[in-house]
Amino acid sequence: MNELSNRATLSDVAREAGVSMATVDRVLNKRPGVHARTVGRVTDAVQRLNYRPDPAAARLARQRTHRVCFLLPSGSNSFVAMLREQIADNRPWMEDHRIAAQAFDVDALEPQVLARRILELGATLVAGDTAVVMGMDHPRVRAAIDELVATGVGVITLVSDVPSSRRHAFVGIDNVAAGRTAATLTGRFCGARKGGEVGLIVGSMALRDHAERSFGFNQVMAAEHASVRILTPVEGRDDARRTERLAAELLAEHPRLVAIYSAGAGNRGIAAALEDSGRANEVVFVGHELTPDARRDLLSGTMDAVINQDAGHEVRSALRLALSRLTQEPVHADQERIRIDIYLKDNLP
Amino acid sequence: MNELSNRATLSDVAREAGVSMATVDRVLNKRPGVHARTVGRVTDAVQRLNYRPDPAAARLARQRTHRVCFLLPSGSNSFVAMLREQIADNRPWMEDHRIAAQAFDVDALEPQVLARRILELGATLVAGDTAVVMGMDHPRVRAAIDELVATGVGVITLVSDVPSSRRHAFVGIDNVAAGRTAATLTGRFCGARKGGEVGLIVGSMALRDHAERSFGFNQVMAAEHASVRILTPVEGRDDARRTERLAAELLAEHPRLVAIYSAGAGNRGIAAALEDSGRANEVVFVGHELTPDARRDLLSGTMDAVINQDAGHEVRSALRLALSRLTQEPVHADQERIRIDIYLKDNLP
DNA sequence: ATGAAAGCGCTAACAA
DNA sequence: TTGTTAGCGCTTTCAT
Repeated sequence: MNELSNRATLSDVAREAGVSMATVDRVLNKRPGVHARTVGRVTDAVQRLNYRPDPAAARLARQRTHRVCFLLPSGSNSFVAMLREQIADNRPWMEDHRIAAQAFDVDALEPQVLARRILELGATLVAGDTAVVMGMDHPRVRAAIDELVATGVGVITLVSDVPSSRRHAFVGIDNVAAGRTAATLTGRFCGARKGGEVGLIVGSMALRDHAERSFGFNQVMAAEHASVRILTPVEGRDDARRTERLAAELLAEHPRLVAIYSAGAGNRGIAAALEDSGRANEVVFVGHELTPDARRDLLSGTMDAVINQDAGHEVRSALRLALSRLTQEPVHADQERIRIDIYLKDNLP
Repeated sequence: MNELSNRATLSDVAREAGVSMATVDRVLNKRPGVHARTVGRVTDAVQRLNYRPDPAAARLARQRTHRVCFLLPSGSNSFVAMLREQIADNRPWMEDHRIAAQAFDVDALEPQVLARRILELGATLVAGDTAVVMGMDHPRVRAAIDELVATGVGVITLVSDVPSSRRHAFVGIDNVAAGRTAATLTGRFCGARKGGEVGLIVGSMALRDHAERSFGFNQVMAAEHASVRILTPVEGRDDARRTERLAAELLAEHPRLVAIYSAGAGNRGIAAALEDSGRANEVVFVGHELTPDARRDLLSGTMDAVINQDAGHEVRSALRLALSRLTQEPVHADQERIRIDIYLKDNLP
């Protein structure tokens, strides 16, 4: 125990256990080739001295740079673009921590394509590396994830979870709660104008996050704002042209439409339809993800509220989780919980 | 330049500049006693090699543990209690980064007392240490802060800024925007019930954050919800007994009261008065800070929305900023921006 | 199965 | 004013 800080070091543990530093290192990092008896001695010493490895020293001594690969949906979705930007922005931090990130495109709407890409990617990764996957919940995908995990690669699901898999962590929000939040905002913002219909536009009901949001939305609308009728959900495939057409149809067919909730992407299309109809200010419009377009539409009053998950927070969280598997640094659960942000025109960052 | 990572090191810079590592270290850390000509050579070499110090190595070599002292208002305010908890929770992280935090109590409502404590504290700190101050904006306080800064101690204001001072950073939210946000929520939640009055309870108008919130609230109410009349603000001194009495009076005197906005603390008192009056569900109640009480009142429906600043985020942010002054690690502005969180019963963490 | 020893990139004490 | 050098607490060969 050195006298400047009373923190135990590797060599303290080694002395206490009566072995060499190399052996302690082997035990701590679960490297093979140590007698069970020795393992016991070392772990005992660790307990007794309340030893915690110094991450800075470890990082300094570690030679290899670990890889963190993000598998993101291809296409022009602006939220995904924000994730890409955040990955780039965190390069200096990663360099300081001896990890390197790469982002790959996949057609995330095709489960078999995604599953194949996961496995291809996995083949290039070694134990200690991490794959961060954003894609749909499907048996093939689940199987691919489990296969990766078995090889010692870390797997983190992002934004949309694959809960039945053996992934190490999910970084994203509780989408049912997000849908409920959207419902409360929608219902209360409608205020006096109750008694009409509310339109529900999703990307695809096959996407877990969209389905969960719709579910939460329906729950709260039915329970607490029963005077407005929820129309059958329509699928906009996260495409602005398509959502614009769908929104225009909703507006045309329902003169008493009081609100639109968009659980997926393509919100610019909906905003455009709303503006064209001249009813942008009387129809409440709530959607997800604070993209540059959403920002503008919030300020113009076309959108009334945006439910957001912070892309920067998600990327940093995924990186910290990936790192913590290497360094065994404790993760601060509190800090890694992604919040369901609500943005109005007044609290934009 | 070593061949594993192509990142330049201190000794690369030393060679490039034709000086020793110690000299480069002196220049980088702005230590005195280096010829101007030499400084030039070194900074040039740093530029050419695009050198960035390795924070892990620096941290490992640094002997001294730097101090970060929090000066927090005494009393039983639960938000302040949350800050204290977060400081404690981050101890392991701090230890890993060779910094140590202490929290001190001050009577923050007495500017001269606060100013004196700042100076007393400053006397125990040395250059490189940091003081984190939460207190009122007052000339005496400003002067004390400036004096500390002059001695090389870092100063960060927390929650309530002292903008005219030389403090290195402010960690907290834009309170005018927070007040505006509260107004939009209040106004829109009132919905059909317009035409009544809204009560405004603050802790003290002498507190910068409370005054700013009121200001923002008034702005938006007047501009966008002119049909409800804002009553003259009353001061609850952040004390639940007092706010309860004030709220009860508001309710008694204004049968058409449609909402209460509380810009300060003591929200439990207001909730109690609301519940006693039997009008908890018809009067919209918006307040600040997601304390355990606020959580309960949100779930019970007595509170309709809570505007929050994340105590954990604020503490971590203050710590990272304190550290970055030592390590010159770049600060990720994005990550340090404290958000104006909106919580409804549905998106509670 | 275990140990010895050479760094990793900095800081700081001491020399010159 | 500048340089030399011994660590900081780990990881990682290479021996044994």
